Amino acid sequence: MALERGGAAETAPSDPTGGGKDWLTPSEQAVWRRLLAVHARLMLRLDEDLRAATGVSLGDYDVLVALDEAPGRSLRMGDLAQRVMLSPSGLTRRIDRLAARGLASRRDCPSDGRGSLASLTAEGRQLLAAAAPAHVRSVRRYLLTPVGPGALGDLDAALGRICDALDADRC
Amino acid sequence: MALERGGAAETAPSDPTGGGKDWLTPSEQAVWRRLLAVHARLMLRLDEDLRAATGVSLGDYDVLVALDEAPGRSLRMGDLAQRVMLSPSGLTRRIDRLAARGLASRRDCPSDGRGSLASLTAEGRQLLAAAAPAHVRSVRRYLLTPVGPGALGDLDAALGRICDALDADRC
DNA sequence: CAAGATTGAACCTTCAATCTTC
DNA sequence: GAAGATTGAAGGTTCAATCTTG
Repeated sequence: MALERGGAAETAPSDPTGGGKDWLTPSEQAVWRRLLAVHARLMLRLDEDLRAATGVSLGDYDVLVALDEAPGRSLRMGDLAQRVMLSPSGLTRRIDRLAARGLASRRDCPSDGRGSLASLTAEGRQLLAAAAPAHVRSVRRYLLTPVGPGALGDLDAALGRICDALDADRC
Repeated sequence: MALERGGAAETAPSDPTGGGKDWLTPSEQAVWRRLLAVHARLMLRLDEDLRAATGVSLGDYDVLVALDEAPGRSLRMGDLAQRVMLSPSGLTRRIDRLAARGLASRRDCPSDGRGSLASLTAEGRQLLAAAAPAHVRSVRRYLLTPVGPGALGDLDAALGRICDALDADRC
């Protein structure tokens, strides 16, 4: 059973529970599953390409980019954790690894003795400069170009509406 | 695309490497980042809802659904691993956990002595029946409805083109 | 010797507890 | 006492090695 009601029509059955329809039509189910599969494959490909070219993962790259864009190429641990969607402890350990490889470093926060600042090292900046062009080409080749210039705006709008739906139910 | 026409050129610089453009326009970058963030939030929400309602994760649920749809509610480990996008060892361990909870079980493959069959138990089927309606409603509420019925076809087509691009470069 | 599945080791992430500073 | 960050313990995933069967 699961996601779909057998062989049936493209119209979902009536709603017994009052909140919304209880089943996905075949085409809805197809899109949903395809979304999961394609997203996974896309991320895997970008990660593989990046690792092969630079030795850093997509997640590491995201951290380096965030630091590079920050004023002074430094960010508070908490802010950086949010930006890269990691837990505080998760970021602590990722910065540990990046620091061990010489790509990032730590400084004490001047304004708040409790805080730490993660910073991008010269070596990290160098890696970013070397890796960015190929990575950007990959994003374009596997996502932006296939979606098409005309549909990018539609995609952005849809993403915005999903965001709103998520926010609406947020307690 | 009506996304933006902002300060820096919306047209990417010329291409020094011959493969494609080297930089993302601001609007391209915005869509790309928003995609990452929205996908993460959507999966997190669906996972949280499912865990709260049933105690199983989205990944566990996916395994149970795959088994439920299979003939005899059973699948070879290798086939199931591919279906749910897990490594062979990853699936072995996930089935271990589901079996420990009584939601899945193992049988020897009748046709090939090397193989194992994972099966859905009656208890697993029961959990699925109880969990599916709410989960389906969540998928509809946070994804299908916000995207909109008219745009679903476009989304599916775009996903198909991304798939093709991924396949094209696959060696 | 190849294929299917499992096991051991390593890695990465999170939660809970802790330590320091405000 | 609360906030920011780190550390210990636990959970889950993958790679490499192993075991069994074709």
